Amino acid sequence: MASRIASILAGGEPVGSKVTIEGWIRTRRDSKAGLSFLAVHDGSCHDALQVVAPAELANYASDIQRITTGCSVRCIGELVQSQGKGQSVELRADSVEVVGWVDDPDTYPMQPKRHTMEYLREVAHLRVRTNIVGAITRVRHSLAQAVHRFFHERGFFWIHTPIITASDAEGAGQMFRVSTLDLANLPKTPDGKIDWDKDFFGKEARLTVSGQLNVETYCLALSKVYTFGPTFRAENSNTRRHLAEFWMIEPEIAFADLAADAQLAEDFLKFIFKELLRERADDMAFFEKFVDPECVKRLTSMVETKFERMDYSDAIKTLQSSKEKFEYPVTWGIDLQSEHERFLTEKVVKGPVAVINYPKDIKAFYMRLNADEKTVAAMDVLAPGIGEIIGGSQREERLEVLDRRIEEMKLHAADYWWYRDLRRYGTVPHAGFGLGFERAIQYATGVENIRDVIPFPRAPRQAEF
RNA sequence: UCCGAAGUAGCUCAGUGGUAGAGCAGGCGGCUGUUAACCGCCGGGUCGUAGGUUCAAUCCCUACCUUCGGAGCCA
Repeated sequence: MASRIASILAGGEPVGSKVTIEGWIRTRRDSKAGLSFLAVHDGSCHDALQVVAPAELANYASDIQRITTGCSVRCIGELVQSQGKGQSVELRADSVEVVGWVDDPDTYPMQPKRHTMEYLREVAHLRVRTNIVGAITRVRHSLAQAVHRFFHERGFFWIHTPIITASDAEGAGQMFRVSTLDLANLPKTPDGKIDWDKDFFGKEARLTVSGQLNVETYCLALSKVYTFGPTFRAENSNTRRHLAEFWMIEPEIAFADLAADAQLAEDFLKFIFKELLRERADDMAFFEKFVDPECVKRLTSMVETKFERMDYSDAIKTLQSSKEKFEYPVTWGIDLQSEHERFLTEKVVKGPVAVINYPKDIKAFYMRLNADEKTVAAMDVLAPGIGEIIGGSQREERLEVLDRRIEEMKLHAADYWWYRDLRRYGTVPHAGFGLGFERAIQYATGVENIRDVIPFPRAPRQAEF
């Protein structure tokens, strides 16, 4: 059985022991002193292991000296103290077997040099062999595990809300259609419309844009629940912050108000980033050095700083009385622009802040109406360096108020019959929030384009891999 | 979708109205317990696509495609 390079570099194998490693070549350097140095990575950690291959090996000239970046190898040998600088231990090889050659080294897309992220995106099947995408991938995993650990340890249940939805009541944005109908020969009703009754589900179906409405049903039985899964938006968004397919985390808690929701959001962010700093110090050091010098400081600060709370109305007053010149003017009733959010969290609070109680007209129908009848119990958690990172709310649990809001927003109560049922049968105050997983990864690593923090990005005109 | 920028060797880029260069990568050789090493030599490009202007276009013009950045939408 091969050892993981992570375990070897962490001191899990004593010097002098015989080990086998399996991985891919980063670089080969020959020395005429009669040996070659192979930097081998297996993805288990950020660093590669240096393998020293002496010229006495039987296949030295035939194989080892022909090794290029990207070849896969199996190396067996003794773990020894390194004679050179840059690594503490290295593998003195008794055998180096090339498991897979690189066909044409001249055109192998990955080279031992710095590539642009744009270029790497064009070779998404190979880009994970680079330092940076490997690091992103391990960070992504570590954060995902921390998310589940946070909720599990606090008694939350993970609910697998559906990917396909036929309710068309989720509200947020353009949705992808799901259909098995023959596009070239659509069945029609007598009045010439598409006969959706002939489609797979007997009605129009789409990919979900949020698991929230579904997860609320489970919340009102299991008390503490969350979703963590893929979400889809068919918006023609071409930005470094949007994907057509992304992962979202949406906890929902029963017998809870907005204050409890904000506290949950604070505890949650602190937990996952603390765990990340602990588990992936190697990769975070890499991001700090090559991608974003502030990233570790930013996370450390968030973990240690108490989040403030600020009423939306106070936030507006603060913005209005500031001397800052904003591109968008500030009046009560507007949705805060990115520049406003950054100002509040970076200049006013100088730390994370939960802005609460937004005007009802700029928020969704399901958010709970406050006593002033003008605002709803919504919150946005803002953080320095990014602005909004979490959005959430207390949900409207009073049926008559919910119905009024549905009507005001020109929605159809009938579309929400099962959602309304929750308010008819044993309703309780409850609250939740949503976090875009990829945006959390961007925040943690400083990677600028969201397409680089998901293995295979889906965006307008982009679904090659 | 709107605004702006860019597409020249495998990669990163420079460059000129008279069909092009560098660094890295690759091949060969030299050198070294090396650290995306270093030194020398060599191969490699219908300059995004399609039209147009011109004696002549990679360079100027138009359209399109693609990518990037910003905006909107939002997570």
